[in-house]
Amino acid sequence: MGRTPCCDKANVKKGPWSPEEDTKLKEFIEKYGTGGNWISLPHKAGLRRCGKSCRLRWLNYLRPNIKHGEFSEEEDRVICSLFAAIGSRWSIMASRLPGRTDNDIKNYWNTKLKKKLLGITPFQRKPHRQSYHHQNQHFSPSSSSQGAGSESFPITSQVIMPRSTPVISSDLFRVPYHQYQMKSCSSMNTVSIDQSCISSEENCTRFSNIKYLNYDYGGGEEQMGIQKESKLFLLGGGCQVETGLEYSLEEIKQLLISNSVCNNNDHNLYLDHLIANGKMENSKLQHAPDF
DNA sequence: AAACCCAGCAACCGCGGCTGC
DNA sequence: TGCAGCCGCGGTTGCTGGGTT
Repeated sequence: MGRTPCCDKANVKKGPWSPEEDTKLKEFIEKYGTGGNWISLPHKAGLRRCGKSCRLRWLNYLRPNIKHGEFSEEEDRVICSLFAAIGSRWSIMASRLPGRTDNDIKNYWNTKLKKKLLGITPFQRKPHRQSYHHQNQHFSPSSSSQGAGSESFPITSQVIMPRSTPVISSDLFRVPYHQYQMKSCSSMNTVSIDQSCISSEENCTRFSNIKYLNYDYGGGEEQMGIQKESKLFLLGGGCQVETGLEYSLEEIKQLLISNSVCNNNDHNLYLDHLIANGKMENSKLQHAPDF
């Protein structure tokens, strides 16, 4: 038994897209839209491609206003902050970075940003490599332009849910660390926050309890950039939780390190570390009951 | 000049969730 | 209530090009 394939794999082309295919797909979508059905789209557009492949190509490359190229420092900050707050939720991050795709962010994180933060660099492995010099400028503690000690990333939530840990159960209820609760402003009922509750506003309709957890950048402002002054999380019911949290570069590093070298039991160590350092009030953070 | 190494990135794959029947 | 189809997400793979030996 298995899932039925989404397309006839024998008859679909795989691999890199040709300019002709790109043109066909782009013109078709611009003319007719996706019609809400990616599966039938390639056939209608005259493409021998899987619908998923078309969707990916459109979303990651052909769609208008896609931004390619270097990430700015501001974007770095946003990504780091969000990673510390919500883990590897690339699509949410993408919704916070106009013009960037989840794939882009994911690749950027995996190939560059993570290494910057951890200080794992080609330089260390291969001293002759010069390219590293470049990369290291942004985040190296020795970088004079950045004021290493004071470098910090604003984190906008007290809910910490690193999802991209090596040993992560998909069943949140079995992993105490992955679910914490926040006191609702309007009542004494606790509001469970699990991964399904965090979303961009675009996706908010998917959730029923807490519709969405949204960053507030302070009134209709450009999505880019998490403001240090405005560290709020909005709950769907209009509840605002002010966190006042700000994680240092070191703490984000710690998170990365603990994620990459420890098993999931150790995630609590990071949390404990934050609590111990007064970054997170214990009283505001309650473990969800184990199920 | 050739071989090798490695980083970057596009694309694929499988799974979970949602929706309609 | 169960099933099938589809969408979207995140992890992984594999190709490519640039740098190094």
